[in-house]
Amino acid sequence: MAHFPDARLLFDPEAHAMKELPRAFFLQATASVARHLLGAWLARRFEGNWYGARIVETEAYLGVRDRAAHSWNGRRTARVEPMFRAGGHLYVYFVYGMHHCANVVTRREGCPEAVLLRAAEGPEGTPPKLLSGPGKLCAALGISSAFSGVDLLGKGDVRIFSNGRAPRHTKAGPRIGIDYAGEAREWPLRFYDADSPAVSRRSGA
DNA sequence: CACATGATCGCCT
DNA sequence: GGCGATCATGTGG
Repeated sequence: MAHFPDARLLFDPEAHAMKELPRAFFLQATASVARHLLGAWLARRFEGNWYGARIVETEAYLGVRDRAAHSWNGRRTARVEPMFRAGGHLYVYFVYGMHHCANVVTRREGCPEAVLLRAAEGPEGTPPKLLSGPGKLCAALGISSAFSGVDLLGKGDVRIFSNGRAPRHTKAGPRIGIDYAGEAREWPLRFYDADSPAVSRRSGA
């Protein structure tokens, strides 16, 4: 249960001329945020150093009207509470008794939508599949439920940076692992960088 | 390549 | 009490 980041993900946001994505970005429509998070860097500060990875796969979860979302039908429990906060907060949950999944909350306060971060690429030279899946992504960056609810903006230890570069080829398709969600299971709310080797379940391209 | 399974436990009914 | 926004490993073709 490492709660610390993989040393191979060490990087320097300033050296790469990165800027934090502003609050306004996260207040936009959730599917748009999911699409445009591709290419941004999820970063974690640990003992004074930054560790990060480039986001290459995301999924949008559309709140009360989306059967696949934890906040479906207005469900509001302690676990899901972070989803009701303003865009730019983090929502982390624990599944299958062993994995954590990280989400970026979107839209205004009281509108419980979010973007699941499914896969990322570490800095040059890191193993291609180190963060190829939501559970692996959290494990590699040391993100656990202890971070659920924190603000990504401001002075926290988890932030999202961007150098303004988007993937050459962004593709969309149905979300993974939500066969129980009725017609929502077909909604094309999964976005990924078609050129990335880190994308999970590559077959469906 | 396509399933199938086990691990393991918080969450919600 | 049942199941999940997963993953690694194993089997068979």
